[in-house]
Amino acid sequence: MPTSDADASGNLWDPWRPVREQIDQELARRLGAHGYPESAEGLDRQLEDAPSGVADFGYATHRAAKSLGVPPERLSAELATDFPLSGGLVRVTSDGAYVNFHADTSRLIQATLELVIARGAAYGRGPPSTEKVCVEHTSANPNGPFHVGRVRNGIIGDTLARVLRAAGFPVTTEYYVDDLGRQSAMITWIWSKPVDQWPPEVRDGARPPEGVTLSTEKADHWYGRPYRYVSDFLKKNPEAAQQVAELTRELESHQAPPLHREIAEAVLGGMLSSLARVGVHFDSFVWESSLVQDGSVAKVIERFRKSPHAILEENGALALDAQGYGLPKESATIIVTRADGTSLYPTRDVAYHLQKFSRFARVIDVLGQDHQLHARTLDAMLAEIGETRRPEFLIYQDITVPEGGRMSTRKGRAVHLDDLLDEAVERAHGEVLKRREDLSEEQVASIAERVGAGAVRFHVLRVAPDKPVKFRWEEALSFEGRSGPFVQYSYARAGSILRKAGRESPPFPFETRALNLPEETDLVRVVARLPGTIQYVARTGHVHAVATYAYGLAEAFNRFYQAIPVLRAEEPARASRLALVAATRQALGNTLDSLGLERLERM
RNA sequence: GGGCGUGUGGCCUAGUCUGGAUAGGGCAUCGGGUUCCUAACCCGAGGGUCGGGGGUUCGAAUCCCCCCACGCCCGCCA
Repeated sequence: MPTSDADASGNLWDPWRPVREQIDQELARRLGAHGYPESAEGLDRQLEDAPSGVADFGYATHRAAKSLGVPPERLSAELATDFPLSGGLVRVTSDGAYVNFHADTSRLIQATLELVIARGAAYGRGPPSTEKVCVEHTSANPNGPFHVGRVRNGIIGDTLARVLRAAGFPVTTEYYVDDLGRQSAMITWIWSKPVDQWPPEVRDGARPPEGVTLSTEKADHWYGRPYRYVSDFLKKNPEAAQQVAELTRELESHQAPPLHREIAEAVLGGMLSSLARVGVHFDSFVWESSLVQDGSVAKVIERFRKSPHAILEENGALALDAQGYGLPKESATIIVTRADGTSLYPTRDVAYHLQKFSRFARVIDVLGQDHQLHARTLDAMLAEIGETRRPEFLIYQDITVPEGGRMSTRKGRAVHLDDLLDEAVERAHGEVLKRREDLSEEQVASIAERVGAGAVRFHVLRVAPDKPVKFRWEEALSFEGRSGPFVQYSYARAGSILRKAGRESPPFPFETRALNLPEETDLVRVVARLPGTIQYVARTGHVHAVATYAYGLAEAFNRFYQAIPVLRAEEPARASRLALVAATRQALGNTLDSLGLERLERM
């Protein structure tokens, strides 16, 4: 049986794989013998999960039967007859047009528990790869605190990175800090004046509450306060807008006042500390200004200038006729530089991507749906300069407010991540106090922080990225049912059993025969699915499937917990159930890691 | 007007990429469960034209076409 690094054969890191492969090969062999062409490419994809209680896997014969010109029922019967049972199968039946495969449960239990216990924290991981992956996510302008809408990017990106790591890739998460351009110029412009010289409408709008100062407030909130008022003000004041434009030019010719970087770093620091509360971290930061300073943006502009599709606009702006790249007609003219020669975001992004391509084999960008066109523009621009590599885009939909429309600080309809987290933690605090009297205030606070953050992160993560999410306080703060705290609670429960048994680390001796109740075998089957889930998400980017899996695992464990006593059981059931609990706890813990939720030993 | 995405019981959601067996869950509602390992749990009940129409197919929530609704984007913002 496998040891800790037993994935060299590509088989032993996933308990379900040997069975699936056995079915696939034999099915392909038999159908091939009938002359069915599709069998050549393997039938694993067509192997589906049978309805629970019927079998483990099913194969629908209709398609092959039609191709072969025989009735599906007959084909099914023929395929099931004398299907070799060596290895992981115990029974193969023909049910109408379906061939149903029943896994050898005791073998599966044996393989799964051994594998989980032996691999520990590495259970769920796939074979290591050397292909370096960059996941760029969040990259929000440092102009104010995160609202809940923007944090979806970070949570999706961070989870994808965690899953890709688990799948075996060396992953770097990267934040592209936009310290150039008009938005960051606006912040510096306003803060470079003493507050009493601010335009009255900005000063009034941005006035902090009584007693709040930079020393009592996070820097992102403090410096971000005037942002939306400045934005409005500039629309009505051309002279001021002119000053901001001038500052934008200075930034791009590396004449940024020291204050500029100072504020950007302070604001970014505040933003990052909020993200850290929900488990989002970055390995690397690239400041946009560095791409200008090292000349790579200028080089890119030069390449566009020489392009046969370059257009010099009347005012001196450089544009690109990108009609050949399948962009919508209305968007097929891409502006490369402004009239004054300064670059635009898409142009700088080209330089950034060339740089990423030089560092990574795979480049993944997590982008909001408003960047859909930007993604296509970027592809077109890369093609235009003869670059053959492309980033992979993971595009997610917005979090909208119940009244409709997406969250927006500028439009004054946004919920700050910090406020949501504070509320979540406060509620979690109350929940902990309700059920634990034995903990110190410090412990309660620590648990509450993790539970609150877990609820928020899971809430964002549970929905498929391409679905819009309507933000509702009550739902985001749910600690019950399909929620982060439910998964964390299940982990704590499993740990509690082991702690009381005095068996918190291997060995966990067990007898497969002792694990034969439906709640036990169902649980093993779910535990065994973790590696497959990791692979699936790494391949598709469907990060919400980790949340779905986590819930399913927690649910199966709680059913087991409810129905079957562990500590009071007789041997050998007791030891065997302890092994099952240990394996479940490990799988739950590893899943929580991939989700970016904290493991809690008690709650 | 064009592009991208979404539409599944009162609310939220899985399944859609790769068509297959009675469409899985959660919240809410109603009814049960704690001398026992944490009730943030478990069990049961009711509740579904899978936005609408057409098509392909032995078979469609899933693929194709049309329509409707909602969100976002559509050259010198990012």
